[in-house]
Amino acid sequence: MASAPHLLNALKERNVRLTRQRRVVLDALAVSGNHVRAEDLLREGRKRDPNLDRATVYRTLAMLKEHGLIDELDLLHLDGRGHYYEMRGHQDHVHIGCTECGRVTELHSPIVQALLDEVASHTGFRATSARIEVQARCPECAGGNAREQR
Amino acid sequence: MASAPHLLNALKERNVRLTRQRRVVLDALAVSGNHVRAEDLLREGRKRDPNLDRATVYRTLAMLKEHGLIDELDLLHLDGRGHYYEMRGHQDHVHIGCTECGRVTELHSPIVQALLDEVASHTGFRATSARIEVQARCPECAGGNAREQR
DNA sequence: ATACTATTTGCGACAATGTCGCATCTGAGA
DNA sequence: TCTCAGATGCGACATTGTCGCAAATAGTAT
Ligand SMILES: [Zn+2]
Ligand SMILES: [Zn+2]
Ligand SMILES: [Zn+2]
Ligand SMILES: [Zn+2]
Repeated sequence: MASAPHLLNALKERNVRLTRQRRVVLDALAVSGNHVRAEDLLREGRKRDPNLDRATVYRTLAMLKEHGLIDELDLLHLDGRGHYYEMRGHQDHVHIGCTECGRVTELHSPIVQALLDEVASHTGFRATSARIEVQARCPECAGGNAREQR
Repeated sequence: MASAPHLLNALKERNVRLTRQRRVVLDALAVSGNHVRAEDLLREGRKRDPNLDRATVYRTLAMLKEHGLIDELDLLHLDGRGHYYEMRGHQDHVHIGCTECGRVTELHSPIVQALLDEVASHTGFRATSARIEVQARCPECAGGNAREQR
């Protein structure tokens, strides 16, 4: 439990009401890895509160997103039409998805910040977050023609 | 009409069958500005072919995307849950959406290419396209309210 | 021009994902 | 403990996208 102390504290500071259900969703977020779908969170959360409702999960995700505490991705819809969520870390990173095998890799790079600076200086928009999703072929799929499974 | 000669030629070169419906969708794409939703294309396309079907539009979009001729965006879902399409130009660019007024701006920058190079050298993934969507507050919306950033 | 055939289309039924109104419930401060 | 603004559960709904299959058709060959 309390597996997401950072988020819990952030919500307290912002005077967001801490309901049992919200704690459950936060726990589910912490337990699941990155790139979780809403339905996964619902299933995971119901292990702790079997009455947890689909709408509550969506409403909680929307709230967390508004507060900038999670990011929403769709990983280029390489697999289905849903969206994915992950807790926001210290800095934005790049998501790279292979169009053939579906593998997703992350890359942290200072160039991301450089890009945001460029955005600010050229357009005057002050960025609050960035989503960078690169479509690619991974070394395995590009090299041999070995078919991987997903 | 032939309002999208570039796409038409690309399809011919690839021996993709040029049906009446596909021409209609291409025309609709050319007539509509950037950031068009599938349903917009359906409505626009039906002006030319009233029997144009929803499934055909989606199938055509999927085909164009597979050939790398269009990009799919969701503009951070600042407005609804749908996705947007635009013809691919010579190089990828950055989409910047204001979280308050919803205005979307584009930015072309050499840093995008630098980022893709970084991806290649660090991960070995060979990028075929990049989607960069920045969430921000535009100068007008930021002006009135100097509030916390993050 | 006509015939041929692999592809594509329209259609309808369906699945997945997300949203909303409203009655009820509850977290958190007093 | 009391109180009530705000959160939840529920169900009904909307949107967005998908699929199988019979019928139509683009491109090619004759
Ligand atoms: Zn990630
Ligand atoms: Zn999306
Ligand atoms: Zn791969
Ligand atoms: Zn704005």
